[in-house]
Amino acid sequence: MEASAPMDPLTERQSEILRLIRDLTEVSGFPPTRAEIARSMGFRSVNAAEQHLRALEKKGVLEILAGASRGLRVREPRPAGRLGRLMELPVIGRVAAGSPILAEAHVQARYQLDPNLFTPRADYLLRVRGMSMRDAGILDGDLLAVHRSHEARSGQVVVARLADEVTVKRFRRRGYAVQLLPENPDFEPIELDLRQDSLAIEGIGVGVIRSGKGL
Amino acid sequence: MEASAPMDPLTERQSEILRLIRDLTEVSGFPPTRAEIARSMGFRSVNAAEQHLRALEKKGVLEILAGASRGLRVREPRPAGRLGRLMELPVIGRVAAGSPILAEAHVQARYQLDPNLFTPRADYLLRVRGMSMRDAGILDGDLLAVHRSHEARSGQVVVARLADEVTVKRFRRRGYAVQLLPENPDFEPIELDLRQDSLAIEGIGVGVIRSGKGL
DNA sequence: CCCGATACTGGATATAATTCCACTGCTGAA
DNA sequence: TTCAGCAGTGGAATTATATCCAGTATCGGG
Repeated sequence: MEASAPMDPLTERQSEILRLIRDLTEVSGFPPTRAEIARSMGFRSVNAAEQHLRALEKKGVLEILAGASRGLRVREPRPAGRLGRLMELPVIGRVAAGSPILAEAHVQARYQLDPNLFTPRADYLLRVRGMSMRDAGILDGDLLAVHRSHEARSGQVVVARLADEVTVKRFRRRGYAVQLLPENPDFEPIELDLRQDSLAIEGIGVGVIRSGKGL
Repeated sequence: MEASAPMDPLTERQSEILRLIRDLTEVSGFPPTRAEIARSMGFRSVNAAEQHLRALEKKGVLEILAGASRGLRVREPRPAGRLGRLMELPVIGRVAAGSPILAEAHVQARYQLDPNLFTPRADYLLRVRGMSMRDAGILDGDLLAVHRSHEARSGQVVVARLADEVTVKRFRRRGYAVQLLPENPDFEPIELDLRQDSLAIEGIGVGVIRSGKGL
């Protein structure tokens, strides 16, 4: 059995609720709370709203984010747009220790970019923290366009994970000896021996985007 | 003094926050909480976010609905016309003496970019030549996203035209005295007196894109 | 020198909001 | 008849969130 799309029919009341959510979101800029839904619909119990939301979620037309206030998202059948060739890249912010880089929780935004802009193809944008790559023209707050890859060649800028920390450095390797080099004399190179240290390459840098007034 | 509309300039941090609110709203479907803003920005105190929100409200670019969770509304200046989907930006290469920057002959390529990427809106991409802005993280071959404007404020990176030459420098002005400052000690500042020297501002830098190779 | 603006940390508190539980009543299908 | 889905009431526990208060530090102007 599949839980999914083909749109079980909504009851009269349910589509009324769905429409209400859309309308309230439109006018206020954010989705309503259960209490607000109940008030608008004339319910005397917030739980009436809650039950409707559950039903809408089960029918796949609504997303409920557990624990988040106003955590409702109406599943739109894709709002037109969607010009064919563009890629939509997630912007990854602070990466929590131990969690995969591309976890939804790290996504700060999504930008559409022209695929021809970077080669090889960029898979995501990582917001760089700190000045350790300053002399490579990668500054604090910049977005590093990253191509996912578990291998790197000497001289490439890599996104590496060391003991649960994600870092951007220039990669250099000779046999088992790996160096992760900052491009800023104020920082120390990281020296690793692959026979004893664990190193995971998450991707290689293929571009930089700096937006805004940091300029 | 009145607090009102005409848009006091936002500080760098403030516009960063504003952009974050816009982006997170776009991604999740509802505005962030103070705690979420703090987390994304790296604050350890939710109050840091709160203070920024107050500042943004006072400057008239944000609405805060008291008591409502996620009660944030970014006041869109509704960019005349439609900020609709993608923009296609021309990449401008070497600019021939005496001809307008946007002349067709200078266009090397066109890239589609997400309008949300830069604020204010980028009008074209200029390929930077030379290392005179190295310490600002703008390297030879980088694309500078430029917002067309004939005025600039001190501290901004500008595209200026001096005696038929187009150059990228940091702008500083005190009365009639204008300095065009390189960000590289190997280059000399350019000092101008507006009473005798001609200076045309072609635009202000709002972003940088570096693709591939140098990395 | 003190002041206001900016940019934060850290802690406390009241309230906004989610979420669970126990019930009532209806309807249509097995 | 019994059961599942639908549509609600009412109350309460627990988080999530907004919001206040008291600090620290830096910066530029009067």
